[in-house]
Amino acid sequence: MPNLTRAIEKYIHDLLESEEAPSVSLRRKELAASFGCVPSQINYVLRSRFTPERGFLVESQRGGHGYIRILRIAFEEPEEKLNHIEDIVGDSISEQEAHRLLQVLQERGLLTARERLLIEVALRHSDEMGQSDFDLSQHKRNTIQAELLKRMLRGLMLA
Amino acid sequence: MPNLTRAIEKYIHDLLESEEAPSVSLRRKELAASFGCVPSQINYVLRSRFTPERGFLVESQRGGHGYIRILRIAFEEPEEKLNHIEDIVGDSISEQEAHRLLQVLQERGLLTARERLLIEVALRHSDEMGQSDFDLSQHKRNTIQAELLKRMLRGLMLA
DNA sequence: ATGATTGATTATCCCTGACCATCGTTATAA
DNA sequence: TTATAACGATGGTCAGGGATAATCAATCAT
Repeated sequence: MPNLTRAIEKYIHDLLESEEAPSVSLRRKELAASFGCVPSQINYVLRSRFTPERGFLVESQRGGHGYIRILRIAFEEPEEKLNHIEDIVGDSISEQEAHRLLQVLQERGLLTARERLLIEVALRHSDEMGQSDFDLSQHKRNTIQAELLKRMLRGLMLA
Repeated sequence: MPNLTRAIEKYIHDLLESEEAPSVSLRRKELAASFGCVPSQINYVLRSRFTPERGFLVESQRGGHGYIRILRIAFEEPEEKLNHIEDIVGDSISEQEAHRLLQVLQERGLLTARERLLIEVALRHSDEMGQSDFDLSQHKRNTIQAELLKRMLRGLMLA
C-alpha cells in the first residue's frame, strides 16, 4: 500500500476492465469505507485521475440513492499514434498546421467530421480570445492552441 | 423501493413511447395513488425530470376536470433546435451547469460520448486559462464559457 | 515544493405534509 | 332568468428532514 490514491485508482480501473459496459457505478461512502479512508479521498482520486483529458467522464448524484458513475470514453490504443501526434503538434502550432493535421486524422478515420468541427471551433475561439480580449502575440496564441489541441486529442485517443 | 422518482419518470417515459402522439395526459392524484405516494411527489418528478432542458413541456389545469399533460418538444427546423439550445445555455453558465447540460444532451442523443468529452476538455481548458493565466472573475469565466459552449453546440447542431 | 489525506462545512436530492390557488358545478337570491 | 355565492375537486407551492456527495482549508508525507 505504497499509495492510497494509486490503490483506489487501480481498483476503479480494474472494475472498468472487468465490466462489459464502459462504465461503473459506485457509492462514495462504501468505497471509502472499504479502503478505510474518508469519503472526500474518493473525490481527490476522481479529480486527479479520471479527467476528460485522460479519457474519462464522471457523473454523480447526491442525496438518497446517490451514486458516482465513471465512464471510460476512449479505449486503449496500443499503437503509438499518440506519441506521434504529440510530436507533430509540438509546443506551438499555427491554425493552418492544426487544420491540416485534423484533416489527416479525419481521413484516417481517427476523427469524425463532427469531432473535427468541435476541435476547430474550440481552437478558433481560443485564438480569437487571445487576440481580441488579451492582445497576445501570435506565438503565445500558438502555444496555447497547441496545448488545447493536445489535450483534446489525448482525451480521445487514450484511456 | 430503489427509487420512487426514477420509477415514476420511467412510467411516464414509457407512456410517451407507447403513444402515437407526442404527449400524454395524467391525473395527479391517481398517478400518486398508483405509486403509493403523496401527490406533490408527482410535481417533484415533473419539475426535476420533464424540463425544457430535457426536451419536455408540461401543461396542467386545476379544478373539476383537472389534468397534467406532458409534451415532448419536437423541432421542425434545425434553426429551432439551435434557439432551444442557446436559450438553455444563456449568457453565462457555470462549470457544473455545463456539465449537467452535456450529460442531458448526450442522453437525448444529441451528442456522442466522445463529442461530450471533447467539449468538456475545451471548457476545462478555457476555465483554467481564465483562472490561472489571466486571473478572471468567475462571472467573466462563466460568460466566456457560455460563448464557447454555444459555438461548439451551434456547430454540431447544424452539422 | 508537490501531492496525498483528513474533517468540518456546505450543497443537493428525494420525499412528505400542511396550506394555497383555481376550476367547474350547484345552490341561492334578486 | 340571471347573477353570484358557496362548495367540491382538483393541481401547485413551500418548508423541512433524512441521506448522500462536493468543497475547501489545514495538515501530513515524499
